[in-house]
Formats: sequence, C-alpha cells, structure tokens
Amino acid sequence: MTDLVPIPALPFDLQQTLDSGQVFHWVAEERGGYRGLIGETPVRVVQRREGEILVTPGAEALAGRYFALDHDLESICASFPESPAMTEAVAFCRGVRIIRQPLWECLATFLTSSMKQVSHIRQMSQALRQRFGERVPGWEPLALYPAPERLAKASEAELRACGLGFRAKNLLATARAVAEGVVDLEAIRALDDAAALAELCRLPGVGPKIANCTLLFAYERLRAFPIDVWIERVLRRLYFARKRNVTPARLREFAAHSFGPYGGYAQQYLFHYARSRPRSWLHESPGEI
DNA sequence: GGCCAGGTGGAAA
DNA sequence: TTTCCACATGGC
Repeated sequence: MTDLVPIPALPFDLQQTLDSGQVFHWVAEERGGYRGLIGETPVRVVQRREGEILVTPGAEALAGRYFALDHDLESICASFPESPAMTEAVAFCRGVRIIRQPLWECLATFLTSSMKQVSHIRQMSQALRQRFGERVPGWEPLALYPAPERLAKASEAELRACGLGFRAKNLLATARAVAEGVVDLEAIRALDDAAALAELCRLPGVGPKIANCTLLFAYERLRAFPIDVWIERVLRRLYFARKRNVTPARLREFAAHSFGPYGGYAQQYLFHYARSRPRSWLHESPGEI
C-alpha cells in the first residue's frame, strides 16, 4: 500500500462521523482506519491524531469535499438554539461532519432504512453492493452501489434475498422511476428546499423522513430536519416534557422554526448524542440532565 | 419470545 | 383532519 497523504481537518472526528448513522458502507480495517468508496473511487482514510486525516494519494480533493472539511463547524454550532442538552450534544459530537454523499446511493440506502437499525441498514447496503454492484479490483470486498438502471432490471425476489423485506418493492419501483427519468435526481439540485422535498416524495416508499435525510446528506440542504423515532423522542423530552397531544405536525413545525439555517446539523448532533446515551436518558426530565 | 428498529401508504374514524 | 395498521427482517 502506498503511503497515505495528510490533509488538514480541524475539527474532524472520522470515526464518529462514519458511525453517526448517515453513511453505511465504510469498513473498519484491523490496522486502523477505514476503506470505502467515494462515488466510484476507492479510498483509505486514517485518523491518527487531532486536526488531520491521511488519505489515499490522489484522493485529497475528493475526500475533502466528501467529508465536508470546508464546513465551518464553529459558526454552525454557534447558530444552534441555547439549551443544556444542545450544549452537551455539541461537545459530544465535536468534529462530526455532515458529509456529501452521491445522490442515488444516499436516497436508495435511506429508502431501505425504514424500521431498521443502523447495523441492519449496513447489512442490506453491503448485500446490494455485493449482489448487484461492480467489484473494485484490488479493493475487495468493496463494490460500487448499484445504479438505478441495474436495480431496475432486478426482480423483487432478488432484492428480498438481500434482506430488504417489504422495502424491496419500493426500492425496485423507485429505481425504475429514476432510471426512466420520471424523477430527475440531478435536476432536483436546482429546486428550493420545499420543491425538492416534494419532488423526492413522489418516489414510492419515500416520505418526508427519507426525503429529508437525502436532502441533508446528499443535497447539502443543511436546514433539512429529518424526524425519526429517535429525534421525535428527543424533541418531546427536551422541548415538550409533560405536554400532551403534541402531534407530529406540531413537532415538524417546531423543528422547522427552532433550529435555524443549520438545523440539519443540530438534528444530527442530537440524534448521535441521544443514541450514545443510556436508554434511560430519554426518559429523564430535562431538569435532571 | 416479545420488543423494537433513522417510515410509508392506505383505510378507517 | 387525525389515527390506525400492515408491511419483513434481525438482534437482543
């Protein structure tokens, strides 16, 4: 293996970023670091110390963009609403970045994520890559995420064989819609947030949660605020403690208006922090933090 | 073995 | 409008 090349990254926490539930295919190596694909380019990334990462020669610019090393985390965090829990989440998530993923890979992966734990999403992603994606010579077992055209040719049974369960039907239908140009993922880049959300939601199996994840993790819409079961619990505990009849619509409205232009970052930090706490954390009252 | 997991879509109230 | 429920699979 050729020597890796250092690039400055401060603050950046590679391990937590890859383990924060936004990307699912990076493989930890026994000697340390990770192997993964940035689009179609195989890359090895290692972080040995604060403030820098080492990457495969030639992939410096690609990795810097993918890992969003240009995001000004200090300004982003300063824009969050004040609260003890938010402060704790920010401290815990120091260096976690919201990365820039390829559109289809991100959309399709989150399409398979419904009612699945993060480890299961990894398994399905790997199975789909191994079964339908092109291998990368010399980088086994890495394989590309299969293009919509490839999945569109698969049968629902083949997709189910990758452990997708009822999600197979939706992935197949969405792959066909994208392959046929019914929905143009690239063209969505030009739309504003609301229009982009609506366009993504036209795809079968894609609702507001998955659409917002795709907007946040692939379309660089840092205001997008996906609400899943975890974030719903966090919002209820931190901001609606002991209040009854808080509808999902009320939560959506609150999230959209309370977290500012980088609400997606706030959401990701709260998500990652809450998932790292003991289960009981979600059931304590805010005053007990 | 019951419970839950980064939800969605369609039916029923 | 809101509420309810089926939908597959796997880990603990």
